[in-house]
Amino acid sequence: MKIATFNVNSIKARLPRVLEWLEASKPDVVCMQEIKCIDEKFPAIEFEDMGYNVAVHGQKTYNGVAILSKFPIEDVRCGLDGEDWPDDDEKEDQARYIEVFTNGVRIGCIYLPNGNPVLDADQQNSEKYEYKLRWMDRLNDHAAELLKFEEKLVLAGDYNIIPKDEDCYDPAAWEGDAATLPESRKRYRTLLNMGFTDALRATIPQGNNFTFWDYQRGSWPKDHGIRIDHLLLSPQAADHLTDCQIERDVRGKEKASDHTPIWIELDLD
DNA sequence: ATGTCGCGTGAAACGCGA
Repeated sequence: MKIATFNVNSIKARLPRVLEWLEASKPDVVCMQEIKCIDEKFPAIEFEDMGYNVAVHGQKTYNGVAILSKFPIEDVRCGLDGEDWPDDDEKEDQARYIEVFTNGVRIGCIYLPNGNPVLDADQQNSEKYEYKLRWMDRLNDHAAELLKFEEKLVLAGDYNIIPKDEDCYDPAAWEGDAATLPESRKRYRTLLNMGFTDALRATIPQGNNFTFWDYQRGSWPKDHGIRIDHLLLSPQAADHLTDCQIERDVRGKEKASDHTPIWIELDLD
């Protein structure tokens, strides 16, 4: 069972690239982030024509997540417990989490808040950074609850976390970024400490294995990338892990997303 | 280089988010 995650940076702008990638890579399940459209505008028919079932948690302009699966989809869940904006009920909740059960595997699709800029004008932690930390606490609470089921569980997506310095081309360039600060890295490590396996590091223990290259500053031709897209596996899922690959070539296409897909293979036979 | 994308607004160029 091949499970991929891909931050597409607008499914409307990316549809031809995504369809050709699906034809070539043939994942059984896809976790998609930053679809940037409401449910009604998601091109479900194009994916259904390729044999996928579709679950969408969309939002206009920003965010939005979806899961495609060649297998029947059950138990769709949208959003995490807890409030996005505990002090302000005027603000709209952000569509950053969708979860399904498919082919015996529970799969959560994550678009974790970016959190930059970290500081506001008064040099205090910004609302965006505080939101990121709060969202990670809510994710960790949910992950802990899911682990109790002792199922095959995969939490895949754009975590906006660079786990270690070796996961970026130049640690100095990312110092002070919300993806590397101790408070956010600590919350990511909490997931590992509760028993999740980082699939990439389980198969390729060290080295530069980037999944994102900024559109700016010629980051792609210079290979100035970072590793922020992760697949985390429960012990029951990790027992079946046979491979994990980053599809670098997708980033080099015309009209590419700034992220590239990463996938795992689970041997369930 | 504040360097590039994509979105929505509103009908072009700008502000926002990443």
